[in-house]
Formats: sequence, C-alpha cells, structure tokens
Amino acid sequence: MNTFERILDTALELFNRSGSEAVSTNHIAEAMGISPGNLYYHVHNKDEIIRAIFERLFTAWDTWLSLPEGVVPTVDDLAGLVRVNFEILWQFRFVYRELNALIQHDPQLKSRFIQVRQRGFAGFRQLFDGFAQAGILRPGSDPQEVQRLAEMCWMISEFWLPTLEISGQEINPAHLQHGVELMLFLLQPYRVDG
Amino acid sequence: MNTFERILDTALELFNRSGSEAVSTNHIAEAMGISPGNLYYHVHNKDEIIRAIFERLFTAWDTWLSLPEGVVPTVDDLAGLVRVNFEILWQFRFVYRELNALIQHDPQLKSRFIQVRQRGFAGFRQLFDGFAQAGILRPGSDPQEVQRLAEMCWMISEFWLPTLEISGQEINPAHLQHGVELMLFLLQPYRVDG
DNA sequence: GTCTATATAATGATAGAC
DNA sequence: GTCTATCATTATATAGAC
Repeated sequence: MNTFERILDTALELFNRSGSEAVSTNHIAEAMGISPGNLYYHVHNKDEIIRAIFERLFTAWDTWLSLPEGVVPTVDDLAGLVRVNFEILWQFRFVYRELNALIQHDPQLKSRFIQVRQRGFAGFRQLFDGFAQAGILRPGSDPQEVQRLAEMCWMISEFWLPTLEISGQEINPAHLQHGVELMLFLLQPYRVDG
Repeated sequence: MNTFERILDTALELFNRSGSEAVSTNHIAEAMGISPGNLYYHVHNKDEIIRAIFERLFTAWDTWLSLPEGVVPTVDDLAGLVRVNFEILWQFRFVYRELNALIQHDPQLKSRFIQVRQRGFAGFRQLFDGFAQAGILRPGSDPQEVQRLAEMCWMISEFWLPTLEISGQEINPAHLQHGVELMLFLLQPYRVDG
C-alpha cells in the first residue's frame, strides 16, 4: 500500500481513538514510524487528511446505497441497510462525533458533505417510494407521509451511534438492534404486511 | 456581575461562534479586556470553563422540565416544550456540535452529562405517561409503545438542530417548526384526539 | 484582583541533505 | 521518498509585582 493510504489508515485509527483535535500530524507520523517531514511530502496539511478520510466514507456510502436494479425492497432490506450504515459509521466514528465542528471549521468540507449527504438521502428516500408503490406501506392521505417516514428513519440511521454514546451505553449488537427496532416501530402504523 | 460569570458569558459566545477547540483562554481574556493571568486567577483551566457552561445548560434544562404539579399536559404542551428546548440548545449550540468529542475528552464531564441527561429524559418521559393516563394516547397492546414514542421525540428534541446544520439549512423558526411537525407526525397514529 | 513577564511544551509546517 | 533540523506560532499555565 502506498504511503498516502497508510497515512489515512493511521489517522483514521487515531482519530477514532482520541478525536481528530487531539491527534497531531506528528502523532500520525510517529504511529506510522515515519518522520513528520516525510508525512508532509505526501499531504499538504491536516485538513487534507480529514477530507480524504471523509471521501472514503462517501465511497462507502455510495456502495451502501447502490441497490440492484428493479428489485423491490422489503422492510427487512431497509433494516439490513440501516445495520450496515451503523457498521460504516462505527468504522468512521470520529466523523459524527465531531461532524458539526468539523464542517464549521472547513467550508470546503462542509459543502462537499452536504452535497453527498443530500444525494445519499435521495437514494435512501427512493426505498420508501418503492415501499409505497409495492403496497408495503398503506396508501396515506397525507402526501408528505412517505417523506416524513424517510426523514425519521434517516435520522435514526445517522444519529443512533451518537445517541448511544451520550447515553453512556456501549456500542454493541444488542444496543444497535434497539435503534433498528425503533425504526421498525415507527414504520409499524403504516405497514400493510406487518 | 462577577468576573467568573463574565468569563462564562464570553467563553460561551466565542465557543458558539468558533468552536471550543479554536478558542483559547487567551482569546477569552482578550475578548473580555482582561489579562490571561487574571483569567487564571478565576478559573483553574479551560476544562473548568467548559464544565461550568455545561452546568448552566443543566440548570436551564431543570427549569425547562419543572412542570406545574397535577396539571394534565396536552400534546400542544409537548410541542411547546420541544420548541423551548430548541431555544436552549441554540443558546448553547457549541455543546451538541461537539458533545461526543467533549465527553470523550473529559470523563468527569461525561459521567455528569450522562447523569443529568438521564434524569432529564425521565422527566420528559413522564409527560408520555401522563398522555397515556389522560387517554390522549390510545391504549396500545405493546407495553413498550409509550417508551419508544418518548425515545423518538427525545431524539428529535436533541438532534434536530445538528440535523439542520449538517443539511446546510439555516436555523430559523420555519426550519425549527419542521422538527416539531416531524414529532407530531410520529405521534399521530397513537393519538385519540387528533 | 489585576497586571506584566515568562516558562514550557506542542503545534503545523518548511528547508535542505541524502 | 525519506530523513534531520528547525522555524514561527500558539497554547496552557505560573510567578511575582502592584
């Protein structure tokens, strides 16, 4: 693996462990066993490292939401999808721990994040259109219903890990499952099958 | 006002504007027009400033949830309560922007936050028991129903502002109202009155 | 209580030899 | 590509005069 990718690997590990603010470029270099000067040959600055790690997350999200064409998704698929996102966000856990601060500090990162997240939600949202068309969700009188269900599920998908952390709860399969169940619970009144 | 409180006022303003990491004790002293040495006469260190500001938030929350005795709350009261929490969290907006990072960095702050938040949720949760007893929520077959509704509403109450920020949406009354409406939407299927 | 002056350490980043 | 050496800057924090 090339040095640039190794820098990202190491930085991600340290950021997840100690937070990106507490981890200096010197720490990263030391953890890799290279000199600080060498690190700066491969990256311009610390912000670039953070942005590159974010791009890795974005790639993971792209794969996450690239669903097979023409297949009608079920609510179980949705639950599985959210579980996968929990895994992704655990892998990049420093991101949502510091997200609002990070994008406030770096306008370039902010616009990029907002753009990618927006696209991600659009894809996620499509699942719910699929549910409605497949008759999995009952036809509602309120046209905003599907939109709102998607927004709530998305919120759980994004903020369940941070919620567990500020509750003092361990991030383990049982506690993650609680988030999935919360999501299924809020879909319950609108489901035809369940 | 005494100097300690003025330090907290100034620090809160700067933290909200630039993030607590970017603001040094020197910045705070300068913004107040006192010397760095003088600031350290009044506080031991920066962590103490952050903890003291958190205590202010906790006090605001205490007042927030101290409801008049024996009065049966309505769903409108709940909506109003959540709006007030949005105002509180706006006043202390650096807190939820950095919350997971801050409590990871300061174990003392972490245990205190978890404790206060737990108590806060218990009070919030009581509202929902009140709803159930008053017949505002339909009697559900699932005993966990009330708990889950409270958890979802609490999540909106906590994370709606961060959600707006990472969506690139301005924090204004209309966008805040959207959060309230999301909450009312998820209560809808369980309401008897609506 | 408030100031000036300062100690100490760490940060991000660069220059130039190899 | 990698190193050593180093810089300028900033951060937290303290000592001691007033």
